[in-house]
Amino acid sequence: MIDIKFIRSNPDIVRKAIVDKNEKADLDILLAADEQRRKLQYDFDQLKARQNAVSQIIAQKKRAKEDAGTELSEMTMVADEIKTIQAALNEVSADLDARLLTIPNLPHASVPVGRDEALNEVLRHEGTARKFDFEPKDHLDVANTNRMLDLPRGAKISGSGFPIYTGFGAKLERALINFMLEYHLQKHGYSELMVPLAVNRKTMTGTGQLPKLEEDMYHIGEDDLFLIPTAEVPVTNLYADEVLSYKDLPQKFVAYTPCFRREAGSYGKDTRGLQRLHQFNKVEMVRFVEPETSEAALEDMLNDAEDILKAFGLHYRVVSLCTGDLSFASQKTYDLEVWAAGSGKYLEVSSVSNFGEFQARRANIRYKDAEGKMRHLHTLNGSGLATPRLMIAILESYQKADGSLDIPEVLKPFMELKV
RNA sequence: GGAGAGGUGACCGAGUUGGCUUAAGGUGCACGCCUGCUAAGCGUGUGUAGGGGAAACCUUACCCAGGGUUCGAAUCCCUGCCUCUCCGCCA
Repeated sequence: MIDIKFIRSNPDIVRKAIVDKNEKADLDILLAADEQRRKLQYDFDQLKARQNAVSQIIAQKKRAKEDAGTELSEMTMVADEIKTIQAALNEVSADLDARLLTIPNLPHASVPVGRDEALNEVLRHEGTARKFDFEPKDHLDVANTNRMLDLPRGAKISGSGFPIYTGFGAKLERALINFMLEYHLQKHGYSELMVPLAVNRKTMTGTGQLPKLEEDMYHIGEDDLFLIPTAEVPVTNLYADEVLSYKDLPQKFVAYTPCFRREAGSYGKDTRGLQRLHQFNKVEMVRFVEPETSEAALEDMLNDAEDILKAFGLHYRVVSLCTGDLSFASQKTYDLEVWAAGSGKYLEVSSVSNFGEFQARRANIRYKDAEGKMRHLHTLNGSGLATPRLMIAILESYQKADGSLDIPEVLKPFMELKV
């Protein structure tokens, strides 16, 4: 969340951010609540101070076996007043806190201002697109020819959007995950985590999914748990309510998890094959860094994600999201879009974001800097990568004229593990 | 799921007949002094968050969390969460 003190002294900057990000939040009501909270807090403090002082006197008199009737009757009234003010204070504070959670992060100055994805900025293209001397099929045809997917039975068991990978397909999916994990571990210096796939409300609020995106998540009502939409959630919350030392930073984690998304409101859009799913696999990178280094860390993590696409020899482009396409919690985001050679379009396979101190404030993750000062650290995360669209790009780019499939060289060792 | 025990400051650990504790004592840490030697001793300081103040500083809250009783709660009551032990069930 944004520091209330910052909002108080820079309301116009925050207002602009809300508009640029297409969010809705009434800053005037929030500021009024803040004003009221401080006033009530002041009154409360005064009365409490009085109560504490007189309580000392009462205690002394009681010990000396003196009469404290005057003090007691005064305190009865003060206690009453305190109770009333405290109730009001609690209410205003709760309202203020709830409102603060609806204020989006401020976009970084380098982020292009724009209403929607049409105004995203394509920064560069990398690699070369596969050229065919035959009519290429799209990924679903390639998958079916090679018996790699069974989407109808996935739909029977769970519903559409819950894929079944079969035989060679399952093995290829597993190889992708393993390759990416090992790559980040061995070449990029990340540490691996395996984390819970169902998390509580507080955790979901910490990274910013709640309260805004409750409708987009699978909820287990019995236990009030949510299935994670990304490993970002459990991994970033690893240090919630903790204080680290500057000596502990930076920290880099990588985690593979399935991801669950209800995709409410996007039915009928890009539904063929693996394009949009309710359950998919992803290898996620998360970093905890000192504030001064987060901008460089974002570029570095972008490279980490790109290295995977390069290792697979795939063509892709790098996009800087405009304010309107930026997520609620993000300060700056790069998307990597891989070229789907068969269907002829770019598909998002990675989103690499710097959240600044936004998530650290929500999740209460702090550190002591070299001067011993308590500060919020910065968090970043990036997909490295999500598998479904990566699989699409590989199937379409590596298909052969006879309908069979080749695969990237780097994956072959992972397909040939011996027991 | 059943029974019991417990959750105190960076750490250990007192405090549970409610009020000279708005948390003793110790360890650690920081600074200073002394001692001339990988040590010991002495002194001072040592949390987070909010409010006020130019500052020194003052003040409020926080003893797992949230309610309640009371003039007053770390201490009493209720609910929840977590940890440990035993039993049951189970991959």
